[in-house]
Amino acid sequence: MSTPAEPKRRADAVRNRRLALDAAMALLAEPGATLTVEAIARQAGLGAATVVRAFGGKDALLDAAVSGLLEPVVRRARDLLAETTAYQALQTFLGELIAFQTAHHAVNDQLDGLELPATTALRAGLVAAVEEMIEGARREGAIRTDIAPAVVTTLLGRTALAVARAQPPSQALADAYLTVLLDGLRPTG
Amino acid sequence: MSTPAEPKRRADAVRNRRLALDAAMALLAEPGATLTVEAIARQAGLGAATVVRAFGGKDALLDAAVSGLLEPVVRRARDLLAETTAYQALQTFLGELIAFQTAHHAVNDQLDGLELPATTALRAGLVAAVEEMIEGARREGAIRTDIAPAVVTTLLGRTALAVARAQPPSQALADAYLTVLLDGLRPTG
Amino acid sequence: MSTPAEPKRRADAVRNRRLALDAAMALLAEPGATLTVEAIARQAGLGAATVVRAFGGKDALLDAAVSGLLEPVVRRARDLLAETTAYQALQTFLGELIAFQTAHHAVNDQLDGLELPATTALRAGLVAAVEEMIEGARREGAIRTDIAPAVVTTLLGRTALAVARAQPPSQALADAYLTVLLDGLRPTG
Amino acid sequence: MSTPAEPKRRADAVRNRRLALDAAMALLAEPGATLTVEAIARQAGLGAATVVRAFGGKDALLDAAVSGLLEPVVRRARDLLAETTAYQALQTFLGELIAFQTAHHAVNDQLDGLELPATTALRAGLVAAVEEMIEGARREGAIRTDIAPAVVTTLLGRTALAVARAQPPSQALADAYLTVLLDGLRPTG
DNA sequence: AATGAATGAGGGTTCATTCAT
DNA sequence: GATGAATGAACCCTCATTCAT
Repeated sequence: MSTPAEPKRRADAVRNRRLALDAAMALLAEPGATLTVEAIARQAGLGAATVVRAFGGKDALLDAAVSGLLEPVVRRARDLLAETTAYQALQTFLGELIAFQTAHHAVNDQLDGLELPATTALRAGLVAAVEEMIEGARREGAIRTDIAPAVVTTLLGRTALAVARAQPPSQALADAYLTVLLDGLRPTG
Repeated sequence: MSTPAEPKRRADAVRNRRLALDAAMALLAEPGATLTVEAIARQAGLGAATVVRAFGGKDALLDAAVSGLLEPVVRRARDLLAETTAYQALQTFLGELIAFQTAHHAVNDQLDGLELPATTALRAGLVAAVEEMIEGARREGAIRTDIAPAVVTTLLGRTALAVARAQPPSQALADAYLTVLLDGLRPTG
Repeated sequence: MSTPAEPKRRADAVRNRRLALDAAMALLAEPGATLTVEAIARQAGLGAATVVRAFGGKDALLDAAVSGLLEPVVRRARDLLAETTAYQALQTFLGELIAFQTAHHAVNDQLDGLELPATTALRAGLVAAVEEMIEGARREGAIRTDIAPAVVTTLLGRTALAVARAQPPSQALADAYLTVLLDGLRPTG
Repeated sequence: MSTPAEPKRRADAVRNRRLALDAAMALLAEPGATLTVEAIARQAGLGAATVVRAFGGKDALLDAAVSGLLEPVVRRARDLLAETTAYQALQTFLGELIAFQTAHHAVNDQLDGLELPATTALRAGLVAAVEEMIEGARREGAIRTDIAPAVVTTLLGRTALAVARAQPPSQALADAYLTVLLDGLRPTG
C-alpha cells in the first residue's frame, strides 16, 4: 500500500542517475577538478553518453548537481529562521555556509558563471533567507541599520564565498570571517 | 663597440611584446571578453603566432598580462606604507584595491585559477604589503590583536576579490565592505 | 496435433510488429518527420528495442515499411491492367501514383537512397507493371513507338517522383505533369 | 601594375580553400558519397579543422560547393537567352542541364534539403532564367499557353533533376526526357 | 623574424544497437 | 519476450600550438 505500481522499471536508471549526480558533486567539491562530461562519467563508472542522456545535456547535469548541493543549505537556513532569533540564526548559518562552501569548493565557480534554472532559483532562495535574517536582526537591534539589508546580504554572501575559496582551507580564516564581519555589523553608537 | 648589431633586430620584438601585453591587459579588464590567443592577437593588431612566440605560450602571456596589471597595485601599496600611518594606508589601499579589481574584472579569475610564476610572486608581494599594514596598524593600536595578521590579510584580500566580482558592480557594496570590515577590525575592549 | 504450442507466444510479436510497421509508415508520410528508431518506437507506443528486435535492424524495418506503403500501389497497377485498356490504365495510374507519392513524401527519399530487398523487389514490380502499360499502349496505337518502353517507364517513374517531391505540393503541377507527359507520348506522324 | 600589393599572404590559403572546394564538389558528384567534413578533408588531403576554418562551418562549405557547381549553369542559361531564340535556348539548356546534373549527382539532394543562402539565390536565378525562356517561347508561339509559365518551369526543373538522378545514368533517358517534354509542350490546336 | 594557415586533441551531442531487468 | 537504459562510434566545432611562406 505504499506507491506500489508507478516506478516500475527504473531501478538501475535511478541508481545511475544517482551515480552521475554523486560523481558530479564529488568533482564539484575538488578545487581544480576537470568538469568535462567524460570526467564525470569516468568518476561515475559510466559511459559519457549515459550521463548526458540521464540529464539531457551538460548544463542540466551541472544544474542538478549544484542544486543538490545547495538545497540542504537553503533548507537549513529556513530551519534556523524558524527555530531561533534572527541574529542567532545568522551567526550559526554563516558558520555552516562557510563550512559547506569550503567542502564543496567548485560549486562557487558554477554559482558565479552559469545561468542554470534550478541553481538560480535556489540561490535566490538563499539570498532571501539571509535577507530575512538581516532584517530580523535589525528589528532585534542586534545589527547596525545604516547599511541596506540587501547590501549586507550581498556582502556576507560574496565574502563567504571568497573565504571558502581560500587555498588551503583554513578554519582560522573562517573563524576570523565570522568574528570580523559580525563585529563590524554591530549596532553603531 | 658594445652591443654591436644585436639589439637592433629586437626593436620590433619589444614593440610587439608590448602590443600583445597591452591587448591582453585590455581584454582582462572586460568582464565577458574572449581570452583566446586569436582574440588577443586581433586586439593587438598582430598575428596569433606572434603573440605566442613573444611569450612562449598562452600561460606565460597571461602571467605577464596579469602581472602587468598587478604590479602598479603592489607598488601603490608600498608607496602608501611609506607615506602615511599603517592604518591610514590600509584604509586607502583597500578602497583602491576594490576599485582596481572591479575595473579589471577578469584578472580575478586568473588569480584564482592558474599558477603563474610572476603573478604568484606579485601576489605574494601584495600579501606581504598588506600584512605589513596590518602589523603596523596593530602597533599603532588601530586594530584588534586577537587575530593573526596573516589571517586578517587573507581575509581582506579574498573578500576584496569577492566584492569586486559582484555583478553588477556596486559602489554601495564596496563602501559597505570597507565600513564593515574596518569596523570589525577595531580594537576590542 | 499440428503447430502445437508455438504460435501462441507469437501473438504479441505479430501485434507489435504490426504496430511498429504502422508507426514507421505514418512517419514516412510526414514530410519532415524524424526517422530515428526511438521516434518510431514512441509513435508505436513500444520500446525502442522492441521495434529493432521485431525486424532485426533499422534498415529491415524501413524496408518493410516502405514495402507496406508500396505494395497497394503495385497491386493497383496490376488491377488497372486487368480492368481496362493499357493506355487508360496508364493515365489513371500515373495520376494516382503522384497522389500517393505526394501523400507519402518521405518514401521517395528511401526509394532513392537505400538498397532494401523487399522495396527493391516491389519497385521492380512497379516498373514491370508500368512497362506492361507502355507496351500495351503501344500495341493499342495510343502512344509513340520511337522510344524504348523501358526508357519511357523510367522517365515516367522518375518524373512522377520529382513532381511529388515539389514543395509545397501543387495540384496544378501534378496536372501539368500528366498533361505534358501524355501529350508528349502521343503517336508521332 | 596589376593588383600588386593586396593579396600578399594567401597563396596556400587560396590553394587549400580551392582544394577543399574541389573535394566537396567531387564528392557531390558521386551518388552515395559520405558528405562528412572528415570525408571532404580526406579527399582534399587536408585536416578536418582546416576545411571548417576555411569556410566557417559545414553548411557554408556545402553552400560554396553547390554554388560553385551551379553558377556556370546559371550563367550558361543567361548566355543562351542572349544568343538565340527563347525556344532554342530552352531546348539547348535543358539538354545541358540534364548533363550537368547527371555529372554532379549529389547536388540535387543538397538543392532539395538545405537552406543555404548562395545556393538559394542561384536556384532562384536558375528558375528566373528558365521562366524567361518559357515566356519567350510562348511569345514566339513555340509552346502551348494553357499552362502557367511558373508551373512549366517547375515541371521542367524538377523532372530534369529526377532524370539526372537515374541510376545508372542513361543518355537515352536524357534524350527521351527532352523529346517527350518538348513535344508535350507544343502548342495545342 | 613575423604571420596566416594547418592541425591534433578534446569538447558536447546524437543514434543504432546491445544488455540487464 | 518486451523494454528502458547503456554505450561506442561518429559528427561538428573550438583552440593552443606548429609550420611554411
